[in-house]
Amino acid sequence: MPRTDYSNFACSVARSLEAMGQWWTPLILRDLYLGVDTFDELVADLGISRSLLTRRLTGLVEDGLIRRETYSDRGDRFRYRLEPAGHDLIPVLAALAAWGDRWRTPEGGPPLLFRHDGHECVPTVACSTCARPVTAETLAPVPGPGARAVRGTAVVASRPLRATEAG
Amino acid sequence: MPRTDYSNFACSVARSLEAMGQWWTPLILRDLYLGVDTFDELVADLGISRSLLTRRLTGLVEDGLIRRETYSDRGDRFRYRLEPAGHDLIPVLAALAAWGDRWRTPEGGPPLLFRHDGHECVPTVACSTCARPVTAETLAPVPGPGARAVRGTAVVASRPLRATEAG
DNA sequence: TAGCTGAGTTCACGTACAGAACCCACCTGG
DNA sequence: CCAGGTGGGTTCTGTACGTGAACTCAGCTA
Repeated sequence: MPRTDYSNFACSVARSLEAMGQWWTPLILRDLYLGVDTFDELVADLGISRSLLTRRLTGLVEDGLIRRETYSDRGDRFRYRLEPAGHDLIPVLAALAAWGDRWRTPEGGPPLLFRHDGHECVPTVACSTCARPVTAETLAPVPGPGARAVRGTAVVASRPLRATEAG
Repeated sequence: MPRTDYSNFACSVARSLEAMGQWWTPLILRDLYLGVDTFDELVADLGISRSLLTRRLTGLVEDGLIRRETYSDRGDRFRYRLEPAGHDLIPVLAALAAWGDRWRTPEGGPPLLFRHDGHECVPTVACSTCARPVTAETLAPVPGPGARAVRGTAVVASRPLRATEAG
């Protein structure tokens, strides 16, 4: 019995996790973003086992998050680069890192900081319309057009959501 | 050889994943946020095995992301509620869901939408200083005070980051 | 020609996950 | 008072997944 496949869940969190929710995958994407992009560099930086790294990289390529690129005309040397879908995941990982900095603060402070257009930047989740930060309290989930009574949104489709109350 | 423990990585993504990166955990937090908060409701909505749900819930309680609360004065009936750290993770999961809506659009459209202060809202990662959305290109990673030459930031501590270049 | 580097593959071992069955306390109906 | 239902688990049994070490192989390099 393999790990439950999320791809038929009517839940966009689940569908995202199907692409990047396995152990190591977010760290691999982070490293590619930072420029650690060859096989042996990834093994050295992460300490991931070589066999598992192979599986993760081929999976990410199949899923369209990254591509494998040949460098060094005269040999079979490869580097892995982010495709647009993988690129678009980086801000989410940055927001996740910010959560880690707040709630799991490492000794000595954050290992990595961000700048944006010349100023300091804490990646924060905000509203696309009014640009103000959103929190669990100010966000109100409502059923969307794809809500169905299957795993993942059974409850969304069938009963009033509780999250709009106090919390 | 258990799954590699991320908690000593000098990487805030890794430290976050140590708390919520296991299979099912983000979906459990999502469901608690939506009000699916008792053991049997979680089993019914997610289709997770009961034994694994037990482990996940006790792990989340130990990690301080949720708490177990008794309801119904006259019996051992429990519901699980988000603690502040878990609460603070919801916007990140919402941003992840928005990624899924963009790149893994389910049939029929998004199963869940968000409203914020009366208007439609796509949870977007933005800069805490200037409030503009950030992308992988506009975000520049720089070593922070906690950067060390261990798993996770070896490269950050020891060589120039590539991500500030073209991308 | 021996060694190094990059990029994997193979293998043995142990853990984690899935699914089903089982357990137990409390309540409810007859 | 006993059967059945509900909530909240635990136990059990396979299988898949992750780890780490050893091995392969091609193309340099000294």
